[in-house]
Amino acid sequence: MKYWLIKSEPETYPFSKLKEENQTFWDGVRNYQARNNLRDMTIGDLCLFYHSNEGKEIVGLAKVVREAYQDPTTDDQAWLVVDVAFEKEFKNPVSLVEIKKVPELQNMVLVKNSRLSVQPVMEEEFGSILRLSESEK
DNA sequence: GCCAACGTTGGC
DNA sequence: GCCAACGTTGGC
Repeated sequence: MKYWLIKSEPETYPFSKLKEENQTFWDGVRNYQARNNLRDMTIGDLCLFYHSNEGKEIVGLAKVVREAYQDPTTDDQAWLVVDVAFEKEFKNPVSLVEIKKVPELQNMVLVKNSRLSVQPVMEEEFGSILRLSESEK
């Protein structure tokens, strides 16, 4: 089982919409590094759902339910999507500001390369984020 | 709204 | 194949 972080601007596709629809295909990735990460996802992998620009916080979890296939929104063979399903909404969203205060999370791709829209997450990092999401502020 | 960081494009 | 110029993303 692998862990990931996927980013979306709330204006484009907020987590609340995933909750409402229960499942969606993750389209719009137009970056090779991000594409490669999509390709490496397997069914059952968990993704931290991050709101960029507005919010700047991890708001919940999504689960990979279909592995990479041709992006239906383009004919360009280069691009892929995966299907993800709503998994869990965090009781307490974990903000970027909080993450930056945690020493063991300084190596997260989110901190190091904030522009990458689909990124791998270490198991320990994933665990730390979950713990933060459960602790009261 | 600004700008740093990163990725892509295209001239040479 | 190098690198300058440009475009985009996203934190601040």
